[in-house]
Amino acid sequence: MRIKRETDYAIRCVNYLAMRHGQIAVIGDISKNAFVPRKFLAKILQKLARAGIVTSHRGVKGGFELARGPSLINFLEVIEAIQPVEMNVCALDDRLCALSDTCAVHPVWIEVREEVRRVLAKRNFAHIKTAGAGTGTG
Amino acid sequence: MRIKRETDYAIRCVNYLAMRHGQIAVIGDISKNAFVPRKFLAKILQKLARAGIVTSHRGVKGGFELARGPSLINFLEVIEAIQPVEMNVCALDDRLCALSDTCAVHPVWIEVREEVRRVLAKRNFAHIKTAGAGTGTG
DNA sequence: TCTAAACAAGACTTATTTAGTCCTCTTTTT
DNA sequence: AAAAAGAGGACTAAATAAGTCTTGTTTAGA
Ligand code: SF4
Ligand code: SF4
Repeated sequence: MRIKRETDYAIRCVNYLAMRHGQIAVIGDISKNAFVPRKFLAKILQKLARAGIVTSHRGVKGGFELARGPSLINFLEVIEAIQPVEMNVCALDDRLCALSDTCAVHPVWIEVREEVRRVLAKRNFAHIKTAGAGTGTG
Repeated sequence: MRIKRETDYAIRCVNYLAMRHGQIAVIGDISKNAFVPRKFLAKILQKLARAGIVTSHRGVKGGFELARGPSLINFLEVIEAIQPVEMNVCALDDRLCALSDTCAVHPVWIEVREEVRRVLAKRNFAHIKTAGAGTGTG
């Protein structure tokens, strides 16, 4: 049970943008400082933009910036911009398991998923102490 | 972020054995009632046995039974008998990410992982309401 | 003591997912 | 117009998950 590499990248990226809140950063800059492969990062930023977490600016002088203050962006949002928090398939969507109608375990997974989502929603990007990998200063 | 299919099988299997606590069940029986492919289930039961969750009996009249009462077996144990609860690689083991020494996000994952493990440890097999898939009566 | 019913264990195979790259197009400033 | 950005889809390779196959060991009982 693990987040994807891509999701780790997304969080490091948002964390970096949180540090430089107010400034526009270009992909190459984010890539270097957050240690994320450039081309892959471009894709990730598109997802974050569609999710309303970052704002993109096209053309010369373009780049990305956080759409809101760091304290208003939590881990759950960023994670779910990249991948669903499923825990078990049936907890995301009943219809993904044919047994869900009668399964005795199913309701437990629904509860567990909600609790885990709450755990993730509790952490925001103002909570993170700066300095170190993913912040561009280490 | 999802448990493996194998882990879902393990939980259904333990749940079935919990229903028939006190009796020895043979692989074919568990397979039919918990809807788990027979050969694959054999592997899963080996892992559960090594983890001390079930007891195996070899030879004619052999089979499997729960090693303890259903209320003494929780979700976390069963899951971790099959796969680690990582959340993020670095939360399981620092050394798996070269950045962990300086990473500002790393401590957050450590906390999150512990909280998630606590969520899973809260559920035991006496909590599950019988009847339905994974119980052999549906 | 022989046989059949059970589990043990590891090698193997296939399908799916993850982690990325590549190429072409659009937008925007100068 | 040219150059500097991002958008988006097609594609590839590596890793992991899901499951089978084969062979061996243990045990009850005829
Ligand atoms: S818990 Fe029950 S419903 Fe959910 S996936 Fe497993 S079998 Fe299907
Ligand atoms: S959070 Fe930091 S330490 Fe953990 S995996 Fe991501 S980069 Fe590595």
